[in-house]
Amino acid sequence: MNTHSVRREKNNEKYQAILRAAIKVFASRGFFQSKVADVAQAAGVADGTVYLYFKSKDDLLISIFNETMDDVIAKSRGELQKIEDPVERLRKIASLHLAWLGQDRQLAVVFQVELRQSTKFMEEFSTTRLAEYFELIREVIVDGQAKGIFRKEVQPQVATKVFFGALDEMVTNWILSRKRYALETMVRPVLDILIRGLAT
Amino acid sequence: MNTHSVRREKNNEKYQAILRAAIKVFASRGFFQSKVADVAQAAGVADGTVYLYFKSKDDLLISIFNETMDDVIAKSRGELQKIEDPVERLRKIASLHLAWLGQDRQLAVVFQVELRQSTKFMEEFSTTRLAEYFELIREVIVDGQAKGIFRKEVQPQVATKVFFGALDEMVTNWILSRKRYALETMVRPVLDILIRGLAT
Amino acid sequence: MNTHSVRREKNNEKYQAILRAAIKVFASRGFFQSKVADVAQAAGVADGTVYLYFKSKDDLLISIFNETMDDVIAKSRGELQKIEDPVERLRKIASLHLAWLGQDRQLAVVFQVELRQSTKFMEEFSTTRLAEYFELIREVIVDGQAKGIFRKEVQPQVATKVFFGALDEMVTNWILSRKRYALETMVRPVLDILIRGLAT
Amino acid sequence: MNTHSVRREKNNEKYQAILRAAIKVFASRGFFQSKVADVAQAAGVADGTVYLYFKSKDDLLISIFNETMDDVIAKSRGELQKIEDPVERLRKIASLHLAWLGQDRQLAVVFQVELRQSTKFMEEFSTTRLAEYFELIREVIVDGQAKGIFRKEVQPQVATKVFFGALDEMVTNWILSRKRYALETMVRPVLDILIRGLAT
DNA sequence: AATGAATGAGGGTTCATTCAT
DNA sequence: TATGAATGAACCCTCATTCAT
Repeated sequence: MNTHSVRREKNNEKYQAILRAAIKVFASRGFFQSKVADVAQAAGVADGTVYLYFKSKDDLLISIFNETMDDVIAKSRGELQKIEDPVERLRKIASLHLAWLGQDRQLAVVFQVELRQSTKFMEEFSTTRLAEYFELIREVIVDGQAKGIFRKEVQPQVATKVFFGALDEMVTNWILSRKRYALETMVRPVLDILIRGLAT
Repeated sequence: MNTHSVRREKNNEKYQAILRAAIKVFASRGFFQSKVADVAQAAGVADGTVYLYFKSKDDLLISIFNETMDDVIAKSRGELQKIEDPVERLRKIASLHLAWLGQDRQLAVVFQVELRQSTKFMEEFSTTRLAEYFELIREVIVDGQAKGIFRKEVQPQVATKVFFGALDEMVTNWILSRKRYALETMVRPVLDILIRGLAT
Repeated sequence: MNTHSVRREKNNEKYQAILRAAIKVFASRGFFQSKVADVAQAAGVADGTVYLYFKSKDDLLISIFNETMDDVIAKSRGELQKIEDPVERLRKIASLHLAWLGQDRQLAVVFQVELRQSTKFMEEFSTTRLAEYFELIREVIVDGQAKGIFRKEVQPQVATKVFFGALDEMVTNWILSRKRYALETMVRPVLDILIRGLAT
Repeated sequence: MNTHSVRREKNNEKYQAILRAAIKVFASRGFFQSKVADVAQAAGVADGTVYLYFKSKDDLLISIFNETMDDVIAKSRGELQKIEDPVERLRKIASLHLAWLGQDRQLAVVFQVELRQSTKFMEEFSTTRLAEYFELIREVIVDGQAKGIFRKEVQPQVATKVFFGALDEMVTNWILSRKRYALETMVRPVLDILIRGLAT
C-alpha cells in the first residue's frame, strides 16, 4: 500500500509535523489519555492522515523514541570523536544528555514517563536504540580502563548502568520538581561523584 | 461512604488477596491493559467486591505503592537503627532495596514500570512515600558527612538521587534482562563505585 | 417465605418508615436515580431489611401509590357521603385532591412525576386504584345529570377525564413553578370553569 | 467540538433516522430501559454514530421534544392566523394537538410518558418550548376575552392550564386504553365542556 | 495524498438483590 | 427479625482505525 516514496520519510514535512504534535500532546496529556484526533488537530491534518505516516498510535510513540535516539546517538558519537580524555568524554555524554532533555521539557516528559508505559515498549526499546546508547557509554569506560584512568576492577557493564541511572534520575527529578532550574547544572555535581567512583 | 469496620482494612483477608492479585495482573498485562475483572477473578472475588475495598482501579495501583513503601520504609528504618557506620548503612539500604524487589519479580515490574504510567501518578508518589524514602537516604549521607566519612563538598541532595538512580536502574535492567540472576549480587559492585564517589 | 404475620403489614412501624423514606428519597432524587440503599439509610434500617417488607424497588413505588390512593379514596368516599349537592361534591373532590398533594410536595412529586416512569407502571395504575378514583368522579357527574344539574348531553366519561386532567395539570404546574403558592387556592377558579361547562 | 457542517443538522438523513428510531425504541421499551445500542440498531447505524449526532442518550429525548414542539408550534401559529373566532381557534388548537399525537402512537407515548421521567427533564421542558405552547393558548383566551366572547373574570393563566390539562388527559387515556379509537373524536365533547365553561 | 464520517469493540463502575450469620 | 458483605449483570460512551470519496 505505502508505495509512494514520499510517505514515511523522515524529512517529509507532514511526518515531522505529526511527530512534533505527538510529542506535545503526549507530554501534556499522557500517552493513554491522548487521542489520535488530538495529535491530528495539533498537527493541522485530518485524523486519517496520521495513518498515512504512522502505522498506529503505538507507532507514534516508538517513532518519537527512535527518531530522537538516532539524533542523540549520532550527535554524541560525533562529539566524542573530538575528545580523547575518558573523563571529559563521560562529561560530554552527561552534558549532551541533560542539555538535550533539559531544553525540551515536553520531550523529556515523553522520554521519562510516557515511553515507560509497559514492559512491551520497554523491552523493545532496551534491546535496540537504548542498548546502543548503553554501548556508547560502555566503550568510553572500557577505554578509560585501558588508559589506566578508571579502575579495572569495576565492571564496565555495572558502571554504565550506574552512570545512566544517575543521569536518568536527574531528569526524572527535574521533571517532577516544582522548582525550575537548568538541568545542565547537574552535570558537575553528578560527575564529581561518578568520576571519583570510577577513578583509580 | 462505606466506612464499615471490616472494609478497607489492610489486614483484611480479602483486601490483601485483591492487592496481591492486582500486583500479579498488572505485572503480567500492564496496568492499562488490565481489566478490573481480571484482578477480581485472580483474587477469587466478584467484580463488585473490588470496589468494596478500593475506590477505583487507580486506587489499586496507588495502594500497592503505599502499602509496599510503608513496609519498606519501616523495615529500613528498623535495620538502620542497628547500624552505626554510614557506609554499612548505605549498603544496608541498597541490600534491602534490591533484595525486596529481587525476590518478587511481579512487584518489581509494577514498581519499575506500571507505577510510572503517567505524570499524574508520578507526581503523587514523588511527593509522598517516595520523598520519605529519599529522605531516609539523605539522612545517612548527611550523617556520613558529619562523621567525616563522606566528602562535605558533595551535595547530599544530589548524592541521594545518584544513589537511588543507580539502584533503580539495576532493578529496571534486571527486569528487562533475559538473563536470570540474583538482583542482590549487584549490591557490591554498585556500592563499590558509589561509596568511592562519596568517600573522603 | 413471608410467613410471619408482622411482615408486610401496613401498620407495622418499619413498613411505614421505609415507605415514608422512599417517598422522600424518590421525590428528591427521582426513582431511577435513587438507590435502595438510600431508602434504607433514610429509614434507618439495613439494605436487606427493605426486602423483608417489599418485594423489589418497583414494589416500593407501587406501594406508595396503592397505600396513598387507598387513603385518598376512602377519605373522599367518606366526605362525599355527607354532601348532597353534586356541585359541592365535585368541589369537595377537587379540594381534597389539591389539599392532599398541596400539603406534601414530596408526595406530589412522586405522584406527578416518578409514578409516570413507564407505560408498565401507568398501565398497572390506570386499571386499578386510579380507575377507582375516576369512577368516584364519574358517579358524582352521573348523579348530577340525574338530578338535572349537569347537562345530559355531556358524556360522563369525558367529563371525568376533563375534570381529572384539569386538576392534574394544576398539581404538575404547581410542582414545577418557582412561585410558591397554596395549591388549594386553585380550587375555586378551576371549578368555576368546569362547573359552568357542565351545568345546564 | 464536532461542528462539521454535515453533522447535527436537522435535515440530515441520519439525524432524522436516529431520531425516528429513538421515538420507536423509547416508546416500546421506555427510556430508561432502552439501550443506546437499541436505538442505533433500529436506525441502522453503529452505536458510535449516534454520538456524532447527539451528545448523549438524554439529548436524544430532549431533541425529540424540541424538534416536535418546534413543528407543532409553527404549524399551530400558521393555522391560527387564518382564523378569527376565538372559539374556533381553541377548537383548532385542540384539533391539531389531538390529531398530531393521535396519528403517531409511539410519539404520543414518548410525549405522555417517557418525557415525564424526572423533574430534571420536566423543569427543562416546562420553561422552554412548553411555555411557548402555553403562551399560544393563553393569547387566544385573552383575545377571546377582549372580544367579549370569554368571561373576563376567568384568569387566562388558569383557563390555559385547564384547557391543556384536559387535552393532555385525553391523550394519556387514549394511550393507556385498550380500546382503539380515533383520538380526534375527543375534540368535540371536550371543547363542548371547556367552551361553555369559558363563554360569557 | 488527504479527508473525516462511520465503525464497533471494549471496560470501569453501579447497584438491586441475596443469603450466611 | 435484622444485618450488610458479597454478588455479577448491565450499559453508556470513547476512540483507534478504516475507507469511500
